Amino acid sequence: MRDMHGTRSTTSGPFTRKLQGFEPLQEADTALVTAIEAGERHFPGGTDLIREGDRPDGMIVITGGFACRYKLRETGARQITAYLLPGDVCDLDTSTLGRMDHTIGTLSSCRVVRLTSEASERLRERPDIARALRTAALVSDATLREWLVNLGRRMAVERLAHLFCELLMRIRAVVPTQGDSFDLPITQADLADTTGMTSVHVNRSLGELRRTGLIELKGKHLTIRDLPRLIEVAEFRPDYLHLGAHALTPELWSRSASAMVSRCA
Amino acid sequence: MRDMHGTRSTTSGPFTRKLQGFEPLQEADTALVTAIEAGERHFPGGTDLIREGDRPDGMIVITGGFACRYKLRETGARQITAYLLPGDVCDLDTSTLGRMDHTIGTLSSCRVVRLTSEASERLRERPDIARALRTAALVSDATLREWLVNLGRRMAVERLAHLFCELLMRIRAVVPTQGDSFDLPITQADLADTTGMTSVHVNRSLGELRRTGLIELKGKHLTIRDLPRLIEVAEFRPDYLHLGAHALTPELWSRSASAMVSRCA
DNA sequence: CGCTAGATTGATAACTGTCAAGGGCGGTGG
DNA sequence: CCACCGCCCTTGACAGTTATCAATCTAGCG
Repeated sequence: MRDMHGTRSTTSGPFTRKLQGFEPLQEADTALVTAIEAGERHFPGGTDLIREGDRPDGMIVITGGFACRYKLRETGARQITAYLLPGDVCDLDTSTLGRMDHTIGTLSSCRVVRLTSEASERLRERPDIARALRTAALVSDATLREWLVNLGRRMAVERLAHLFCELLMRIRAVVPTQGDSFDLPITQADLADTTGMTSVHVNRSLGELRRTGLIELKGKHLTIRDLPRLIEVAEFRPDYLHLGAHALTPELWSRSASAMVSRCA
Repeated sequence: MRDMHGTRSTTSGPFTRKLQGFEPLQEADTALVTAIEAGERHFPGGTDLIREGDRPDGMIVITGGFACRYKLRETGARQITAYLLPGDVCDLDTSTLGRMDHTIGTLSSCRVVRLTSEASERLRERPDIARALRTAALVSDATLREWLVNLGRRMAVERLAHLFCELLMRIRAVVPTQGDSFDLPITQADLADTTGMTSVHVNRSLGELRRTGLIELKGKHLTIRDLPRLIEVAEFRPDYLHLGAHALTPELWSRSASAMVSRCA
């Protein structure tokens, strides 16, 4: 799992990378987690993996694509309450809670690992992995609170700016990216259901972010043209994500990634 | 802790009651929890118990009054992300996370128990208590998601209606109340910071709820005049709170409470 | 090449915020 | 006991933000 220079190999999957970002893992643990990632299955976008009211158990790991948690109103209005990005894991704690209070579904086509409660139990027997999973859960709580601030106390443009900052940081932490850009395989309607607005208003707000030179978004790829200013607009403080230095300093990533590429070429 | 009729005694505190609502407790556990409640201290309203950036540990239990979690924007805008009502407990998980990402403060004057990490560790050694605490944590997660839906996908009046429904249910679960009413010792500005609106607009929306005969609110006491219709307006589904039958059927409460009173008189 | 989901735009209405002024009520000091 | 003060609630007029409705445009795809 480490190359001849002792650098962390970019061949490890997002789940491995995510956990390592929270807690250094032994070789054995890394092997176990990587083995788990191999069990991924594919689902098209718009698939519900688990529905509100279900009584599933174990856990779900996203290894590719964008998924989300969401709730529907009786009116049909949808509110997305969390993004599940590559490397993200979510417990299906229905052993204690009974039934799901929300649905988990894919936004884009996704690669997903489904673990039985036995398998997730086995994972948690490893102290370091268990600690990493606990941290992941606390971070997703903190993220939820941050989202509440986003919806309650920020304007449309600021909400999108904040979301984009968060996504950039989270994706950088698990996938090598080029500069301040990443694939955003979701629709404007999805963004609307995330930020509590209308797709029309999302469209106009995106237009404003474009016009002011903050972002560029086309063909499901988002490029942040002026990250410092976007962070300023969003009032973004990444602390709540508990990212390691590698995610916060993109240079490290890019450099090691390009080094990888040149080594492989 | 049980009277001669085998009914749960109303003399147990809110924390005891809260945990019992999630998990039946042995006498020994009940005694332990009740003993802990005795260690309460008083704080005036508007006191920050723990500030963003602090590195506290252990946990906090609210035994009286209204407290909350909140975050501030640099503009000074405040977003309340959770209410901490009597019986509510919150972990100060900074053992894993480092520092608080939000502040915990009182809204009204409060009675609070502060537990060291050792004390909370000792609590968690009791399997039933540990399970109850886990459930409580999951419920507060679910509540956070519900709040996100509230801010993202409901109109002002609906937001307040939903909040009032939730508060009624939660308070009923830990304190004997008379009919569909309870003390709401907070200001309209607090409601605004909860629901993502302005205090002015909260005021007008409350007016509408009053005019349509749904509620009555004066002198920090809220009376719900037409609960079925309020639930309808809010589209309130109490499932996420995981309340026992005693909370959902107020009759039980009132009857046992009045029985208590007459016995004591 | 036609189809369809998604993106874009305009006109208008609805909702919510902002600013400013008054009113009520409880607490405190004289 | 009363006057005064401060905090909160209430209200009005107006501005700003966001939703709604409807049409058009675009790009990916069979």
